[in-house]
Amino acid sequence: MPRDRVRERITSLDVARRAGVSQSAVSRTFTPDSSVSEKTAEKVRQAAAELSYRPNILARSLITGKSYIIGVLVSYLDNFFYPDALEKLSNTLQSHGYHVLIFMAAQSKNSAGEVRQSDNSDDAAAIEKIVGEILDYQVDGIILASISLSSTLAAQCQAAGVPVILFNRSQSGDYISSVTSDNFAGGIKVGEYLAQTGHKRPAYIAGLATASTQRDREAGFMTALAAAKLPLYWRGEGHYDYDAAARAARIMAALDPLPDAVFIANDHMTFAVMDVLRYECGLSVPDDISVIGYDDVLVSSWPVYNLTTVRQPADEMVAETVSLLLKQIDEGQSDVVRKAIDGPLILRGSCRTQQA
Amino acid sequence: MPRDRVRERITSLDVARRAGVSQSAVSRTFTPDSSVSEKTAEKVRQAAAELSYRPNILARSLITGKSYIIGVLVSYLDNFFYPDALEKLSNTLQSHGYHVLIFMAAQSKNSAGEVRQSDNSDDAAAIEKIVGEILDYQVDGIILASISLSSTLAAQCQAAGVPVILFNRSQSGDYISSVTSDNFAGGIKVGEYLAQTGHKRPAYIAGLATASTQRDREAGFMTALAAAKLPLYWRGEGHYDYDAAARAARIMAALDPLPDAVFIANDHMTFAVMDVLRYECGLSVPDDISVIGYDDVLVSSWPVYNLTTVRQPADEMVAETVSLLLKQIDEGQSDVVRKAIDGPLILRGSCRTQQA
DNA sequence: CAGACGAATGAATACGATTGCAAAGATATA
DNA sequence: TATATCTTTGCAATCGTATTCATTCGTCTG
Repeated sequence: MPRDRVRERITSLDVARRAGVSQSAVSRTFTPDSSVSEKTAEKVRQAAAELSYRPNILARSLITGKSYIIGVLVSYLDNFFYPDALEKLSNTLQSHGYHVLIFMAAQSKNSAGEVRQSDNSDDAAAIEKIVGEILDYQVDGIILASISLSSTLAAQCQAAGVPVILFNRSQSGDYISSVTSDNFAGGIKVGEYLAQTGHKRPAYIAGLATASTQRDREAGFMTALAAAKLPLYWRGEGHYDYDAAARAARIMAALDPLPDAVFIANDHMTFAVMDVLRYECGLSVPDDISVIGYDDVLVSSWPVYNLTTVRQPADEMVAETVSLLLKQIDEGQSDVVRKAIDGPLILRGSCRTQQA
Repeated sequence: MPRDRVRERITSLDVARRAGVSQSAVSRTFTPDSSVSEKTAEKVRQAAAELSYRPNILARSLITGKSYIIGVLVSYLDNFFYPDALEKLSNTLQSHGYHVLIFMAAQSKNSAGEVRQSDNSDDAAAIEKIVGEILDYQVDGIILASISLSSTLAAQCQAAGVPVILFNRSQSGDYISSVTSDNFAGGIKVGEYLAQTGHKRPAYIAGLATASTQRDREAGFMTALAAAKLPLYWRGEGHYDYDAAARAARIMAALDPLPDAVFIANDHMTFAVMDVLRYECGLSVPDDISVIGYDDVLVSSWPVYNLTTVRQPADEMVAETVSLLLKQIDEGQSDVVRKAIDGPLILRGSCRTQQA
């Protein structure tokens, strides 16, 4: 059943004519705190309803300079932390009258399953291109999830008057606000806990080398180990990628003696590690080796993994990100703030709790 | 370091002045297939680069009627199928020059973990409100993921000249295009396979009653069982929700005798069911009971679940959705098409493959 | 009742781009 | 060289709305 009805837009002028008022009156009716009498406003609302008129946000934004669009750039959604964060970000912004224009930094992983490339020059160029596209849409603000920004690009956003906030990543050199969990403190908690529970041969599997989360978690962990006079027994690289983490786990499992504990830089990699340890190597967690992750995504609480992990408080991180962004939008560029929110170590079953 | 630089937009007029040409020339330089000499185009590009000018998409859309924004409404992201689909949708649209404005239909699940309500009047009203917001942004098209649309609302989109496509849901009564997997055929495959592998007491755990995917999968399953003269041994309701599915699984596990197989309407619920069966009831899958799911999300292939399941071919579904939508955008409203893409039954370890 | 003052209204303009139109320039043809 | 044809170019109108400004209306006060 084809319908060739041509798109005939209903404008404020149409409504004005039907209501017998001026176009300005229509505009004012839909603009809060405007000077309209209740009588004309009612007439306008009536006519608008009959024509099912709705103001054109794009036309409005042209003149007000506000689009009520927030650009969100996220690099991947396979780590369950990000869909959850995205959903919360969108909901929170939605409740403030804003909406999310989403951009993916990387093409979906190809079927060959290659390790995620990051931070090479191609990647930086891609980010630059995409941030350009975001700015084209005249967004009121930008949220970058697990992405870093070159200084020149940051300056460009600055110049365009668009506030940028890094979510779950921070950058020391540049003047960009960020919201993260307290990754250093989280790393410390893990190190202290492993020491306290009598582990002797702790291992670590790292995330993406360029990510601040990776660096901070490892630094905290190493600090705590040092304080407990525990040397790091082994270190592997997982690049925040399932397959790469699995490869690291295979190498680790061949060690003799085996580490008695491994801290992995995020839960997503931890799933890979546990899968390899249990199903490829026939090892038991935590009897043969204790495992601790980072994030506390939903799956981590499921009994199949029952993961001891550091929680990233997504709700608070999102709330903080949004409130910070809206503040910067309302007040213009303000001070750079770097918020690190503390998250607890959630004790479950993947880590031995007593001396062996 | 506060920067109070005021947002000073660079317009095509600025570029024109600097390049010593008219504003029209600037516009034409950035409009493909426009009549500009290479010489002036070069001058313009030069000046634009110096000022780091980029055309204002919103202003452009006001006159061209094209925003290059696609509204995507999705109800939840906790089922892993949707983040994956969203990522692919966004990437594909991005490669065609469009971008995704995302809307969440439901607030994030509250901490009480209530069963997802759907299709009550509140919900329909919420959808209506949100579709209104989507239309406010003058989107070029709308994709509804796992969401149904009332006829009046569909008509409203029609009237606004905005093509709508249902993704992973179809609607028989109304004239809306949809792209799904062939859920009926998938259900049949499961039923046939269970019969063929000698299962005698098949059970079914249903998804949301209002979802076409649920109805079609169940109908296919029942058709195959009937053809094999196998009566359905037990039926439960999981509402496409983890906790609800877990409750259903507990009821099922108390049955005596136990079903020897259970088909669950999606993988997300299947995880809950397997968790309950194995970790609460001490049952073994597939030794005590065979389990088959639907979707084949990434986690299903992980060894912890190693799920036999029907694959929804997300790549093809997305490709089809986008090509259909772009076609409708380019050619105006065209015929209603309902595409159902076949997906294979993926045999893994959660279903017994031989006669008991 | 006159005057004053605040609220409500409409006309006109601006936002930043695209595009039809006509004039000008460039190139080709006779 | 004159004429025809095609390409470039700038002017001006336009998209749908917000907002300034001047005007009118209504109400209140002395």
